[in-house]
Amino acid sequence: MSDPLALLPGYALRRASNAMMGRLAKALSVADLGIAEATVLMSIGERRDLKSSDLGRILDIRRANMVPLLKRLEDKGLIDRIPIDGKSRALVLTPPGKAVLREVLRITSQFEADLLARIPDEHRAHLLPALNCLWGEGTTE
Amino acid sequence: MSDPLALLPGYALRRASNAMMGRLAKALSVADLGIAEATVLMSIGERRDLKSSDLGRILDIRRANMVPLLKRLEDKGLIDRIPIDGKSRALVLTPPGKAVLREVLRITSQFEADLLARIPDEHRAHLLPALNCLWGEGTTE
DNA sequence: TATTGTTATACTCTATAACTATA
DNA sequence: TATAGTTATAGAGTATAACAATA
Repeated sequence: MSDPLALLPGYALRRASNAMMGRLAKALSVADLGIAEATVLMSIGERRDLKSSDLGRILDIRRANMVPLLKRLEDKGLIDRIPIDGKSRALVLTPPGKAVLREVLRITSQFEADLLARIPDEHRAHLLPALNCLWGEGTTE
Repeated sequence: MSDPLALLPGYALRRASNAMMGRLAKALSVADLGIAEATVLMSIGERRDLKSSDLGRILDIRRANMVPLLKRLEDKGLIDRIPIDGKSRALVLTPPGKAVLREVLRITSQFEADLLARIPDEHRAHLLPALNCLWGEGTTE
């Protein structure tokens, strides 16, 4: 009942991501937030110049899929939209949104610490640079 | 338009997995297979003793979610089910299923090579052991 | 013309609850 | 009682196509 696919880095990447994101989702559920929602709050932060389309490019989420994601956050009263011009609006955090962001930052820093603690010393420093070679320019293409 | 979240290993893990799985999905689409479907074919391989519930445990897929997944493979004529007892059936590859598996193995080995090639020499050997610390026992919990 | 934002739609993956039948 | 398999259902995430309005 073992798993021979564990020798494949791509398979291990998928399993590791699924397992850790499951844990993160559980941790964020106490704030009634999904992972994508929390990521949006963290990306907006103190900024007051971020458009939906900008954020989609940063997070690699398509325009059409930003709509229900931002709508959920707006319905919860966590974000607001400030007109920039007739076509675009800047995403900003509301006061409740900033309070929730502080909780999100607390949860995620705990989560990141737990993640790193699972990795033996000799491998730990290599993980982030290795992972960051797998996305960025040209990987989505 | 940069992404400060890239300093978080958890975020990088999710982005790396999404990016690479997007590439793998695209590569597998020429065989008209999803990633989960391909993983099932690879897991069955030459075995003739694997039950749906066993496979679900290995791949961390719930019983209920195995049903449509296996049904798609069965509808495509790639897997068959051999009664073990009145309650269980063994999953086996059909001859067409074995042919598709060979194509899957070709695609995935190319994919794994591409993945590793993206990582600088000094980090490469650390990736698999680090990732394998993040799933296994207790991570799903 | 290109970009922004939106609607509609569909597929995959995931999760839970409840049911049947067999070990 | 526990396990195997199924059905139904719901929520996310992701993908495409098409449209209106603005830069």
